Amino acid sequence: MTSGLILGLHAAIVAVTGEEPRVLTVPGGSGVDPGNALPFGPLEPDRHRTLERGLRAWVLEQTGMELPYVEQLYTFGDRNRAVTLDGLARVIAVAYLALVRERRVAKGLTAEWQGVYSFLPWEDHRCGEPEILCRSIRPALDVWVKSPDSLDLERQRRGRVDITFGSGAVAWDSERVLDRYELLYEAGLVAESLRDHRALGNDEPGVGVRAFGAPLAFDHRRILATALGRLRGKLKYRPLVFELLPTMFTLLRLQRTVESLVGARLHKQNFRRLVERGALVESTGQVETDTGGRPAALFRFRRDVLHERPAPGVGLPGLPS
Amino acid sequence: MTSGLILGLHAAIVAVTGEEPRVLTVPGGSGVDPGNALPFGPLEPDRHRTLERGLRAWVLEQTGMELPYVEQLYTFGDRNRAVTLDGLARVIAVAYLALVRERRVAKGLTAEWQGVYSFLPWEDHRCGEPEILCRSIRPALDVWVKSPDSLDLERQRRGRVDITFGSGAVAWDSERVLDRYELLYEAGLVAESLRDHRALGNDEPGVGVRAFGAPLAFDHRRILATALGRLRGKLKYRPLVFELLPTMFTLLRLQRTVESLVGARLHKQNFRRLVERGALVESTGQVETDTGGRPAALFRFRRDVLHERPAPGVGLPGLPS
DNA sequence: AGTTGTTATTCTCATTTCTAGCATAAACTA
DNA sequence: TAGTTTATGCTAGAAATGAGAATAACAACT
Repeated sequence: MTSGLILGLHAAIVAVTGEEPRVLTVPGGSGVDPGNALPFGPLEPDRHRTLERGLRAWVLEQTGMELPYVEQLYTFGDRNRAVTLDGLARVIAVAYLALVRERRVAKGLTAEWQGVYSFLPWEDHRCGEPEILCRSIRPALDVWVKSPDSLDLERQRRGRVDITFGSGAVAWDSERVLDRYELLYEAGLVAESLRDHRALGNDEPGVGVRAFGAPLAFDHRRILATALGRLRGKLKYRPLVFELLPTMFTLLRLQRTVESLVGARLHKQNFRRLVERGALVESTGQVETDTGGRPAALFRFRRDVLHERPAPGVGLPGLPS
Repeated sequence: MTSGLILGLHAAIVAVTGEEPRVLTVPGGSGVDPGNALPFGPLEPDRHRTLERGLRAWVLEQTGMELPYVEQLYTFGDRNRAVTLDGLARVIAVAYLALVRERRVAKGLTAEWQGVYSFLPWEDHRCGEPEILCRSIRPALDVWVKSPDSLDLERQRRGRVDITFGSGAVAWDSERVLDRYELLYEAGLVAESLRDHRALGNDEPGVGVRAFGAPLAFDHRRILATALGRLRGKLKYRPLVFELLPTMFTLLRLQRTVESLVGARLHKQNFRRLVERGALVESTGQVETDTGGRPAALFRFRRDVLHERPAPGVGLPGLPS
């Protein structure tokens, strides 16, 4: 029989409040890894009938949160990534994405909501390209590209940077969240890569190396990046946003929620047309009065669409850069 | 420490020959489960640095096949699905999709190429809705829908059948391969559900129950369904087909290959326009002469596109039903 | 009451991209 | 020359996209 094998269940639980996507974190990984972590726990074969049930059980225990929408993301199993809990056993991580409406965390529990973009600050392009990207990250990547003596490797790296982060010729692709994080990891520009580097007994990296964004324990930031990328992609062809909104909402709020996740502004009129054409929502007679101007009509999600068309979604009209 | 946990690595290796998608199978699962299985083997933590390497190692050993393109599909972990190799340990399955150009299997190895649609015969709609679907499966599903006394449950089942298999109102969605298999499993219309039913010590199901499509060991047919669904979806926005074609091919062959996977016919002129507009291929000066008519021009995949645009793909113009 | 500012909602218009079919030319075989 | 198959052209209509202008409903202030 193969020796120790632990299967960890990890959850990126996402909500949107105040036009800002948030993720639920718990205090660091049992002393080994300080800072924040995503809620997680090992699969207990006797207790958990399915992986998803195991995940729900851990999340409920750690955060008091029930998860209405859960989706499996990816299974990570590299040996050298992620500090193991236990020196001997091999740790496999099954990552999940969960969507909830933000609620206050129950008393006595230490879970906390934090902004997704504090961990991935280069991903928010709602007000144009963020400062940190053009001022710090791009220059740092340029250094990384040029560092080796092999001209071939340099060209290869240049190409990778261009497709993941965009360039004059290539557009920024909002879905490549994981590619970007992996590239930064490889380039030694996130705290986790330094941590893992050290854990493997390698020498210290050169001085002046910068680490962007707040770190997370284990490879939880990789999981968060996977989650955001998947969410951005799926938003376009599945009505997922409504898991994040209250039962009644204005169209502007719907749009702002999508925008916050996609990390880009959208064209208002065209966005509305898409929503209406897809018949995704229906008007409740009510209005929201505290808008400061004309009251906004309140809508609700038409749950029937799930049974009508095969793959309805929101669709993204985009906006000129 | 949690007791026995085994992580199985399973591969759905797909190729297309003669306008027919095929999958590589090996003889049944070590006596427990007769018939065919997908290549698989347990992760050996000491030997395999990553999950994907473990998979490649097992596939190479069992089929002599190197895998140029591999993609993780899903991790299955239900307790009651899939006969365990070992009565005690909990078995988790990580499933992969691999794409190759079909090659003869090396001497001395027992692997074999089999038609994908022999396992999922209801998925091939290239010549209209297949006989087995309208003659046998739909009627059997209608029986399943009506069986219980609860009117509410009946309506619910009707709805599920309609969205997964299509109906007068709802179109057939080629990507819902897994949904369809799962529904058939639940309705007791595939051999595997009877097998698992018995394994759990339940009584025999009623007579006259039919099992559609050839079965596979464990839950390998579920994995195959996941693979086909993912492949059909991804084909539309990523240039995956070229992994299945020789370096030079005619446009018609490209189209036929896509059609065989999607399980539907496509509009020729529009398909070509999409390929050209996407600049996915470039002409080699050469032609294929043995067509029986006018020689067909040979093209090759422009590998540059992977570096140019973020998400190029083939796109499916569709055809009226 | 009238004006100003803010936000919501509806209309309009040109442009581009799909659809789905018809027709025709080109290159070869028998 | 007839038959087969590839390859190209064309087009009318439908649908989707992108961007702008006009209008409606309120709050607050003069």
